[in-house]
Amino acid sequence: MLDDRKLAVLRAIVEDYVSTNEPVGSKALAERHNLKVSPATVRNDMAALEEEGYITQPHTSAGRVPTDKGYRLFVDRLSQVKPLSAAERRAIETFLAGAVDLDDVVFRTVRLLAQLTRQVAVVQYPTLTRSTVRHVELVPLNDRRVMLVLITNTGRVEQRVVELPEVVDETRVAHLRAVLNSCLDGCGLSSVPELVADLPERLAPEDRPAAATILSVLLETLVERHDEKIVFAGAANLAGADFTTGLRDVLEALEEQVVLMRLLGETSTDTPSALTVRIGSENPYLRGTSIVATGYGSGDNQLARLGVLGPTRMDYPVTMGAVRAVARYVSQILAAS
Amino acid sequence: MLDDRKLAVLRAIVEDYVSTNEPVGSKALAERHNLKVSPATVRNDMAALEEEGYITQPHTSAGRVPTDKGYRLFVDRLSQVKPLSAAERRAIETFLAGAVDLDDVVFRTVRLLAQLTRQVAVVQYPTLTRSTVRHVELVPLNDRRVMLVLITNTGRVEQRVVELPEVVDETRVAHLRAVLNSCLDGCGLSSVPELVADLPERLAPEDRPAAATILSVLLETLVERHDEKIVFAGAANLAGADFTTGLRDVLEALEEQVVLMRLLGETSTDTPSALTVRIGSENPYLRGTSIVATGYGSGDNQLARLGVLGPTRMDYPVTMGAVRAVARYVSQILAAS
DNA sequence: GTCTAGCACTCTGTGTTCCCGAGTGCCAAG
DNA sequence: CTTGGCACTCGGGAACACAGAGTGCTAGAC
Repeated sequence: MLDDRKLAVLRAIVEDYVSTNEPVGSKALAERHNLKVSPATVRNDMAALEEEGYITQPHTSAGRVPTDKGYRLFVDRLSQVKPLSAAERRAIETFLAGAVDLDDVVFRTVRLLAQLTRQVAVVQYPTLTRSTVRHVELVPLNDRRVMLVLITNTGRVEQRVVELPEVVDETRVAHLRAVLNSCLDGCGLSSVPELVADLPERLAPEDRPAAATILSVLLETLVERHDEKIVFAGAANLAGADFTTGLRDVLEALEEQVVLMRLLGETSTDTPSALTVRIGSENPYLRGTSIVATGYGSGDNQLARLGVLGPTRMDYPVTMGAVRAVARYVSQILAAS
Repeated sequence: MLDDRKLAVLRAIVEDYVSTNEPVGSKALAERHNLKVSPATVRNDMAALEEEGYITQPHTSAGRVPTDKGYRLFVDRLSQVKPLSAAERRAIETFLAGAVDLDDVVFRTVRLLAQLTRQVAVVQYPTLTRSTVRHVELVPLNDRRVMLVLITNTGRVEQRVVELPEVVDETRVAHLRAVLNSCLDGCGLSSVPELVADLPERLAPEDRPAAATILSVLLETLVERHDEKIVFAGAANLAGADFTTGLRDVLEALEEQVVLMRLLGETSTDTPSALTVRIGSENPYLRGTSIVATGYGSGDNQLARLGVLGPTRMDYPVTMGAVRAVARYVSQILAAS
């Protein structure tokens, strides 16, 4: 049904429409891409493509525009990811290498991705549940309060103030710290709950009330942060683009952690390191937008996801190239630290 | 030159224009606000106000619109801050009280302020330089690396990985930690640099190389973070409003920490707890916007600033009320923790 | 059978004109 | 000083025409 020339026509339509933002007609197509056929032939092919639902015309006497289905075919079969230039790769490397801590890595990554793609970039913080405990620290604040600081192997730090049920002195705190660390050090965070359950038995009776309080806070921290933090950048890039769904909705979704989470999460597949693309209506929440995302993290240890969000009419090959490259570099940086 | 009635006319123009977003004419004015004079009289007053530069007309045959100077007079002399309703105050209180740590306080505050004012809210993180060291923690990562964690009395945590010039064992680290803490505990962060300068003398010679590295990182952390982090929320509220300067510029400024910093910082006066308002062109960076800001923090210990940014045409009394109230509550919360 | 050229048709977007109405400034009278 | 009256201005919307791009269809060429 769709011979090679028809596919070439579809590809040409997508490319032209992406670059000009105007419905593309048969004449311009036949000229600009050397298809070696006349506009009339192109028109016949276009009619066929429209019949199949790959393109559509906004008005009777206008050119054609790709549909979501058309973009899908383009992404799947007609395009290949465009690698970044050497200069761009070097810029990424040096920019990310300058990061001083995890927050900074995430911040730089999201800014970088936004600038590179000229879209809105979204980065999820590395998942706690897949990381392991590197250290638990208890800092006495006064005689009934300690600050609990949890440090993970990804360099992440979580902190909570814990109100103790009884007065504890410095030595008791030091003792608790030692016990906690010996039990938890190196554990995956997901296995902490079980450990916590039988931890009290190993403690001296007088330690138990304080320990129980601390452990419950620790658990709470883990559970609560399970739905991970997510950041975005590049909202200014939305200013030019026009969304069918309205700019306001997009901005609202960006600030709503939960929605953003879903948008990024839904793209997750069984091979998390693969690039996933959701186009327009394929997207459950924000219909008018497309999302290009991928997991990051070294090898089999996938930490979280990152990607960009933009109008359906975006340059997929370039965007995919940038997302993939940034994911690789940030994985590398995180593995090294 | 400006008698009471002219001021009343100006106030009426501002109020009407803010609520309708349309140039307001003499007839409508005379009717809606019971000025007890005829439209013709109002016209004379308007002519005088325009002569003085308080109002202007977009086109020859249109109504009047306040100028920046007009808004300024309105804010300074014609309006009074509108307090929040009891329900709103309760909502603020319960929402902020639920925060679990400093990040959460800031995050909730900025979201709250955005929702309350239907503008873009901006909150600066509490300033490090005004807080004091509560604890310095060194966590061994491997034999040449430690994580430096700095905890302040405001509950803020800063972290850095430090690469040491030599191999250090656990006991050495513990020793360094003890020394650092005894020196720095309770110090204002601004006085740290001097302390750091003569600290090496108090150390055993074998500690000096490692200590020097750690201290330099500590200093770096303080200096670098001196220009503070700043967050915003409510960008979706910009979608409706129209800015003379273009939506894109505003979004860009919001993501540019430095610019945002300046915008908020420039509003700072000798009495930081006072509400400051910068209207349109008074604002050095983003001309088309107004900023309502205030300091927060308990009493004389001002921690940082927060505020909202919106179109010049905003409801100043309501916005000012919201900013003031939120600043008070967040100060309260921070003082308690 | 597939491609091409020609032709009539259908739109949208743009430029023009026209007119209404809101709003103003000014003047003379109360 | 205030007010009613009046002529004037100008923006914005409606009606209209028109050019141009693009299409679908059909008949002929390879």
